[in-house]
Amino acid sequence: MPASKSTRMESTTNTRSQILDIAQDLIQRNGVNAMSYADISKAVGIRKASIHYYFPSKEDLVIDLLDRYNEQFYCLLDEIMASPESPKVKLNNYFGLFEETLSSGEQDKACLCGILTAELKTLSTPIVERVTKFYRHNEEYLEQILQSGLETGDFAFAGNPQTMARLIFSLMEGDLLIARADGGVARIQSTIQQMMALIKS
Amino acid sequence: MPASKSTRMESTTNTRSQILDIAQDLIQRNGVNAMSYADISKAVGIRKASIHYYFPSKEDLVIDLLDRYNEQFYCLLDEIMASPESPKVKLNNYFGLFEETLSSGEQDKACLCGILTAELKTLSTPIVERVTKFYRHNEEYLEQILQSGLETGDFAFAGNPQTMARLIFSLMEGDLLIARADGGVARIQSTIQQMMALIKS
DNA sequence: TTTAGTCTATCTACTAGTAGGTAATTAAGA
DNA sequence: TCTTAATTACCTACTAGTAGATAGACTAAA
Repeated sequence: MPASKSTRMESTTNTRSQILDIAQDLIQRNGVNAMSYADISKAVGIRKASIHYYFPSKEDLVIDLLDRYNEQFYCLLDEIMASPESPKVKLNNYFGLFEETLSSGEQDKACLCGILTAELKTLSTPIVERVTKFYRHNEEYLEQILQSGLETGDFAFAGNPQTMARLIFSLMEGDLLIARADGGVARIQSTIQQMMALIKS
Repeated sequence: MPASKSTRMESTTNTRSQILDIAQDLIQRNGVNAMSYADISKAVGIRKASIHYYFPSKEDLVIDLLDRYNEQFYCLLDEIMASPESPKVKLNNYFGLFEETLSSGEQDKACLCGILTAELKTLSTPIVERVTKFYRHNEEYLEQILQSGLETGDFAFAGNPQTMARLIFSLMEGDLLIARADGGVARIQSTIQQMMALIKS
């Protein structure tokens, strides 16, 4: 691999990430099984065979997409965790990630992993592993926020932070999916507010 | 429609409902877009073209399936509502419907409408209407249970019963989807328990 | 410095298989 | 004999994926 990138390499990177962008958009809207190379081809403006040049199989594409998506999401999570804000604000910022997903674009995008969850039984092991890793990561971070919130007195609730973290994650994934179909951004906002009210001390 | 059913009619009815059974099973496992007439054909043991005799198009099939599913679900909901039990027990029985879905069969089935929610942007208006009707119905019933629970003192929570009903419904749909992939029946059980703890007085 | 070879990114043209759907036909019961 | 329920045989459109060609940029040797 060369030390310095040529202009050629840059255009490659652009096409590659453009394909990933479009694929992610299509999956978040319609699901993996309703997304085809032909769709991507049309949207990117290259021929179908050229997509196979970058991603030999559809599975390769989805794996690379999930790796990119997870990395990006974990970065946002780390930013929230590293901030000097109170647990209450941190949790609100976490909720914001989900609200932003629905607010973006045509307001019809769900969480990438949320959509894949519904189609999980049609997906290969490497993909399933990455989706479940996403759950675990989210739930661990949430648990940390909840734990420190209990300590600072920001939060007060029955049960343990782990179970509560799982509940909150399930809630956000479910509400994002449903709000997209019925209620929109207003619904997810009021759900977030309600959830905060339930655990605030 | 004849008043008395012939043996032929019975076999018709059987095949028809068998097709619906298999289709429902396949959708709850894999989603609509991963379910084909060929799959149903194999499972039922009739030719692909014979399915078109009962359901001219795939859309017809899904519509009829949703009408049957919703009717059945609303019956179960009515049973719960009509029972002389306390609001707390009623809510627990409502939660039981979701737990049973995951517990049944190979423990890999999600809520039919939950799965369709993820694929909603690929579905026609008549189908979308039926799915959103399912949400509304559930949320209305939940709201009633919560309202009467507040009155009896079974429940105590901040916010209004409507927002709480939506939150609980989103939670159950989300948790059913995720538990199927990670945590199984144990996860949904602990989520239910935790939710009960959050609103119990 | 020219030239020959190599690499990248793309194309056209194709494959085998599957999708939903249709037309014509047949077996059997009322 | 009419109706019902099923069949066979087919169609068109689309699926993921492959083969081979090519234009242009890079590289190394004559």
